[in-house]
Amino acid sequence: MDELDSAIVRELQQDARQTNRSLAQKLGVAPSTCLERVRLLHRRGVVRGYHADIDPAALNRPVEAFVSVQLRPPSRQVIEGFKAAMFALPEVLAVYVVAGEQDFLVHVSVPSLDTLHSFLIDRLTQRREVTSFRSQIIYDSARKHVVAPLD
Amino acid sequence: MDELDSAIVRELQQDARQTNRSLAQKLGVAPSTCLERVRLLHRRGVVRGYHADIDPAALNRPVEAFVSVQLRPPSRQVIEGFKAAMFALPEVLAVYVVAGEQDFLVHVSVPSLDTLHSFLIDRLTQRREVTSFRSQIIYDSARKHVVAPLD
DNA sequence: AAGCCGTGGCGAATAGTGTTCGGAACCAGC
DNA sequence: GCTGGTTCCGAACACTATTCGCCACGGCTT
Repeated sequence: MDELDSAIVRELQQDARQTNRSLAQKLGVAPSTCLERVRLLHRRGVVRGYHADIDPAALNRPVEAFVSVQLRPPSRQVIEGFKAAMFALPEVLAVYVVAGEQDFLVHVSVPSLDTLHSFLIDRLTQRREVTSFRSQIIYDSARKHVVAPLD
Repeated sequence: MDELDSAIVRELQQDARQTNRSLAQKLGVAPSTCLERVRLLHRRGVVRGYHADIDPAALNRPVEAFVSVQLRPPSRQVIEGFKAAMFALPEVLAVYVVAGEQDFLVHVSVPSLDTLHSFLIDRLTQRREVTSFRSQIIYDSARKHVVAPLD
C-alpha cells in the first residue's frame, strides 16, 4: 500500500469507470503497470467492488430515515436474526449493529411517509424481539465518495 | 424509466465496470442501444457517478461510529454551518440532518477508539453551537449496493 | 567487487471494446 | 396512406485492455 496504490484508490473512488489509460496517465505510470496494481488491489481485498450511485428519487424512494431499534434479549441469535430479516427487506438500505441504548440503526428509503409508517408497524411492531424503536426522518444528507487514509 | 432502464441501473449498481458489450448481452439489446440508454440515464441524473468500494481497514479506519448531535439554536445558519464543517473533516464519512431529539447524525470512521475520542473532544466539544452529543460505536454493519425501485 | 536473483515497471502487439452514424422498423396523428 | 418522430440496430473505425518478453534496480551471497 504505497503512494501509487493510494492514488489509484483515490481515483477509482472518484470515478470507477475511467479508462486504465487515463488513470495511468494521471499517475505517471505505464498502463500495464497501472493495470497490474489495480488487479492486486482487488486480490488483496482493498477494492471490494465498483458500484453506480443512483438518485433515490429515480427509484421512487424520496423519503429516507434512520430507525433505532432496541431488542430483547440482545443475544447473538436475536441480533443475527433481526439483522438478516431487516437486510432482506426492500425498504432497507443498510443495517448497523451499534453500542448504546439502542442496539440497531436501520437506514431505510421509501416512496412516502405513509410507506414509512407501514414499514414501522408491519415490519417492526410485528416482531416480538423488538421492545422499542424510534425513527428519525432525514431532511438532508451528504455522503463522501472519496475517503483518504488516516494517520 | 422503463424495464430496460431499470435493468441497466440494477446491473451498474452491481458492477459498474462491466463492459458495455456484456451489459448489452445480458439485457438482450445491441451495444449501441445500451450505450445510448446509459448516457441518457447519466444526463437525466439517474446515474450520479461510479465509485469504487474500498475496505475501510485498508485505509486505516477500522473503527466506525454514528455521533448524534444536538445544536442550539437549530436555525438554518447554524445547521448549514455545522454540516459544512463536519463534512470537511477527514474522519467524517457522511452527515445526516434529521428530525427528532437530535438534529444531526454524523457517520465517522477512524483508526482507533483513541482517535474517536479525540475527534469528539477536539471537533465537537469545541463548537459552541453543540449542546450535547452521543456516540454509538458500530459493531457490525451491512450495506446494500443494489437498490430496486419500490411500488 | 562481481555475480545472482527476485521484484516491479515498461512498451509493443493483439484481441477486444467504445462510439459513431446511416438506415430500418415502429407508432401516432392527421 | 403519408408524415414526423422515436427507438433500435449493425457495420466501421478509433481506442482500449491485456499479455508477455525485456530491462533496470536493489538486496544477497560468495
